[in-house]
Amino acid sequence: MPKRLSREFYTRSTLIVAKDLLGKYLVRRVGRKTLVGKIVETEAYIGPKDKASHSYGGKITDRTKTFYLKGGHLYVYLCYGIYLMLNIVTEKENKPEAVLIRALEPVGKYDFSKIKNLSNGPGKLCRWLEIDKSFNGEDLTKSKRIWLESRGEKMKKSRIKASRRIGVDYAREWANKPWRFYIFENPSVSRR
DNA sequence: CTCGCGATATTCT
DNA sequence: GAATATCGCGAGA
Repeated sequence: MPKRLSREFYTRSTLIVAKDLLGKYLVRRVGRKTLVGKIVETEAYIGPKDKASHSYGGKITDRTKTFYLKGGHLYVYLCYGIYLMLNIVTEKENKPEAVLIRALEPVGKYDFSKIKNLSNGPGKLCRWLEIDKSFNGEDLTKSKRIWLESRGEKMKKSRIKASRRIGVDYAREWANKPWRFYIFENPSVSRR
């Protein structure tokens, strides 16, 4: 039985949430169709101390203010002028921590060859889900167009791998923190 | 297979 | 004016 994730799920420690999100389902309603994807790759951003995070140093700007909402909201922003990134805010209000959703495994009738390329990267999954900037600040516990749910599957700990984060080399030693989590040998995990 | 690069626009300095 | 939490293409090996 699918069950929408509650506020309590999101307001826990960011590293716990990042790992716990693996194997959960993201549901996106757009018009008459419903897109569903299983989360297979995440990254934790733990500001203000985390140099790789937009909330580094406790900085608040127009772009990053939704980062400071309580857990369960979305932080969506544009990167490289082309791609949107989808983040799930964690922890309590004014604690700017979040989990970047890096890859989903599409659920439904897709060719295997398509599945591999639809949402195996943070920019691509936003395009697939038709996410736009209006999703910034969306509340996942209330929204009618996007939410997360558990389908009662247990994720084996042995399937979860951790690694350094991707694309944040400018953060130097912070880029080496093992804060990227993914499901081992899942074909939808982003390459590298 | 790996590497390098350009696209593109919003944000921040 | 510079930087950017990415992606796909084309060249070379």
